[in-house]
Amino acid sequence: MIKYQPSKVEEKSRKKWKYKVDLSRPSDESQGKLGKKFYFLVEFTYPSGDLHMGHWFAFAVPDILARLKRMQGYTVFAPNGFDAFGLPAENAAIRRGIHPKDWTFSNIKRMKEQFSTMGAIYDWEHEVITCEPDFYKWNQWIFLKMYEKGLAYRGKILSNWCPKDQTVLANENVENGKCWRCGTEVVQKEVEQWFLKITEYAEKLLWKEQSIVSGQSTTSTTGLNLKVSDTRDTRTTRGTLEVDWPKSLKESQNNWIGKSEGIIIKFQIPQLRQGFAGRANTKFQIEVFTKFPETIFGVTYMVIAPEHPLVGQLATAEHKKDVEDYIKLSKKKSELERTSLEKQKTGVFTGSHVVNPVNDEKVPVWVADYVIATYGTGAVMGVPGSDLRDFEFAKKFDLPIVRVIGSSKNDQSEVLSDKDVLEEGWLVNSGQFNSLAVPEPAKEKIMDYLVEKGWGKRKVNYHLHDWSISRQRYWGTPIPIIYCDRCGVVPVPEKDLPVLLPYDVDFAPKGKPPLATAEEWVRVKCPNCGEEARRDVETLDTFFDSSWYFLRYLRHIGTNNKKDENLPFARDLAEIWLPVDVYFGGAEHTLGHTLYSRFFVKFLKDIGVLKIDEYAKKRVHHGVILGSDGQRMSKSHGNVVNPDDEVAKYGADAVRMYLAFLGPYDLVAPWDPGGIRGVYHFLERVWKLFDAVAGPVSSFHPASARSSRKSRVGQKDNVELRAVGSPPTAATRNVLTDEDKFWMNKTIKKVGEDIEGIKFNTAVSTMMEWLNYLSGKVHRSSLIVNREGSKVGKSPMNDTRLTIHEYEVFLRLLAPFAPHITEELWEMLHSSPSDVIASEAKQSKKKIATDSSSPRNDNVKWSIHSQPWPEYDERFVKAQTVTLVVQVNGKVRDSLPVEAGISQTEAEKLALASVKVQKFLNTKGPRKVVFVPGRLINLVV
RNA sequence: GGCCCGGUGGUGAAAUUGGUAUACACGCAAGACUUAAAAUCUUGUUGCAGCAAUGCAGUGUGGGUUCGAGUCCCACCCGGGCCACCA
Repeated sequence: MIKYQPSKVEEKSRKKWKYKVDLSRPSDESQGKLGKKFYFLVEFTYPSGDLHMGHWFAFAVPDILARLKRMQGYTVFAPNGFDAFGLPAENAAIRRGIHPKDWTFSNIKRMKEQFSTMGAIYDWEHEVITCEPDFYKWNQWIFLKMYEKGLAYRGKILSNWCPKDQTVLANENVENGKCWRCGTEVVQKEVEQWFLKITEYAEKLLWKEQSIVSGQSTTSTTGLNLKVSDTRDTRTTRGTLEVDWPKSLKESQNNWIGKSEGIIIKFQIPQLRQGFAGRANTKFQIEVFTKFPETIFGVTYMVIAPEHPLVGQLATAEHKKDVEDYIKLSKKKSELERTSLEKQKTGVFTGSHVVNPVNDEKVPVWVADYVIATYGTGAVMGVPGSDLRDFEFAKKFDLPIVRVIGSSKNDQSEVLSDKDVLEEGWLVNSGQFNSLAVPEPAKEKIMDYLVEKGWGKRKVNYHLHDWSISRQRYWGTPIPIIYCDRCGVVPVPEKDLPVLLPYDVDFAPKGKPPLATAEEWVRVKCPNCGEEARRDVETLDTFFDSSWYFLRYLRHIGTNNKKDENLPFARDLAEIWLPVDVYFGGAEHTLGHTLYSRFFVKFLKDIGVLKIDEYAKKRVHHGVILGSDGQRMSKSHGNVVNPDDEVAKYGADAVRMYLAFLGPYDLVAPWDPGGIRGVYHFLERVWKLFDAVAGPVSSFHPASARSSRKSRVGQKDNVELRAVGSPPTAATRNVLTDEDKFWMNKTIKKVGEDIEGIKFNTAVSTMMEWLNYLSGKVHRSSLIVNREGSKVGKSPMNDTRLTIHEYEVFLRLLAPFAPHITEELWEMLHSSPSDVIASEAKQSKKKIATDSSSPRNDNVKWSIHSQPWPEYDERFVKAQTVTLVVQVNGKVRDSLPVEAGISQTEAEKLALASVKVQKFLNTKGPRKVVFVPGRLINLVV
């Protein structure tokens, strides 16, 4: 047999594969009947130019699960596409003078070629490329639906602005005060733009407490139940979907949504009221939001944000200049300075006072930039006696401090240091509420009181902001809005969609959106009145595209079977295929993409086009592959490992397997050049083991195989396998020992369970263990052993004890991990020698000719990937003999080989008979015996 | 400051969820084959003591629960991630 040559094997195997999914009818190929669906989704990628190791990790490893599911008889739909709009294309264009469209499509072409070397089952027949009009038409459609429902609105607000990219950024796109794309410091700028009212869905997006508790983290070790029901039964009877998303994600999203229940309290401003005596007084009050109304008697000052609308009026003549200077200064500060600089509090007094409604005390109003204009009401009450931050501020500016929460009911001690600040205890100095316990019942009592008096109203506040979606850039979906002098804001009628993105545009950033320079495109007749009007010149945030792309994969049954479309997706297909069964992606999308897409799905449900609440049953996060130096792979670090190079050296199978093997899938781990050699070595050994198989291909010596070991079990005890390519011949039967069966069955069980539990690393090591066992027994049998038991040389004959049956099962288990090599070995096992690579390259022409002409059903027979996943026999999963550990007082003193079903009395007898154990026992014998059947016996003295 | 993960050999990591700690792999060492090297195969590899059998210690630290703890509880130390003047 010739050497294992991955490149040769892989090229050949890949040519054989043709996996097509008929979306209209999930079928069980091997059974030829209506089957179960499995919608397998991986976050589509940005077409950045070349596939890097991260892409392999994200796409090639999950393919193991997809392939397992397929072998299990599911119709697996694994679509792929490109998140093709976005800034890098535009930046590359500006730098190199290539049009973003051309740049993007040439990258897509290149990446698809690279994708094909992965040996994954991704389906390109349903490909989604977001920059194609066919896709973004529906972006515009969804936008208009949201506009119609009042969820898309135009607003002017202080926003995150990236000076380099010349565009606004959503909160989620600001990382540490810097732009997520280019790292430039983000500044605050007032810009009018489009928002989506995601806040209206805040409550619905919140994960319920229960689902967090029951949710599993990605690394969870328990077997995740991926045994997905058939196409209809995807929801529980109550109509809510059981979702298995990482706990960390649910918690982060809930934190980000940041629900807090509190109260808005009104503080009157007497001096303003005096000045405008005749008017209604609602204007002359400041509202604050607080979660801690029980501390209201301790309010000694108030702080408003520099952007608060009443700042101008509150600043008295005496303080006007101070206040104006302060506001100017804080506006100049970038987001970074405002948040990451030392938390040294700054602020100025406005000269005005407000009145605390509960005790009529006048407290001073300050302006300080630690108060966020966009959260709550942009004003807070200062309670330095029971809030650390307020205490710090009061200390710095010498404001009075009153104790309202004491460590006892008559605690009147002064609050002198931060240690004296209490958040729980008993109310003191709080009028009729003294002596109430804090938080409860004090909080509820005071809230009721404030509401009853009309001074406050209960309020649920969310940290979540509305989502800013306009980008002042070119390479994105044009916003389908027209501005008419007569009619105002006019949505583009549905029949006029898509609003095409013009090709010829000056997209160099000049402080205004590039589309504004396409004069001809901008000028348009108003669809209402026919007058001259102008198009919106902004484009949609690309997160808009990715919020629903997974629905777009379900637009048609196949490329040659397109339907008339009146929705972004085909409704009947959505009903069959949704929800997604497993969704792989990066943890970095916890607060952006996955939250947005949940929002979209809930919206689409509300307008009646979708029936699901959550779009993915299970979400799995992947980790990050670092360079061998432990740093992020980057050109500047010089530590980039190019997957193409590794594939050339070791083959795609080895790269896939190493990525699966190096650790838990959500691990952040470096690429170890030695590590891939380890799995390559494993594959070589699998390849070589072919020669040791007793079967029609290699030299087979039934006499030696049979006589070498007596099988105590009859024919029927052999593991039954469904539809193996060729049935075990008489010669290969009966040669499996109990030990052989134990290894085979436990490996089948463990590998299947581990893949479903996203524990690819231990699945691989289990395969390795079985291989070690198999090659160990082959090795032993090929050695001539002399009378003293020492090895004196190799047998001249290739005398083996590896059955074709075992090898077949082995290959099928390995197939999802290493699809190419197993395909070739499978073929070698089941075809005449002349068809096989091992017999030189003659085969190729003839084989390919047959491939292209053979109908699809023929694939089933000759591809290992159409084979059923092996089943295991529970009887052989446990070993017949086990090692019984004998402990004395919990310390291991001996271990004995015993029958698995040994009784306690029997075990006790054996344990007491052990010399090693006796040393640790006194004459009286054990006081107590703990017996764990099949595992251990502990003698307590 | 808040929330969430982790801490096990020289390294990446396993550990049937309370039952032999270090599977599997890398690395290293020795041996076989070879004129030699590479490749391959075999053996060893937690630490300490010992020729060995074996003994003792051992999963960040200190306590606790238990016949028995890497696993559960309490306190602390260290590392990582996300959010963050959130009222």
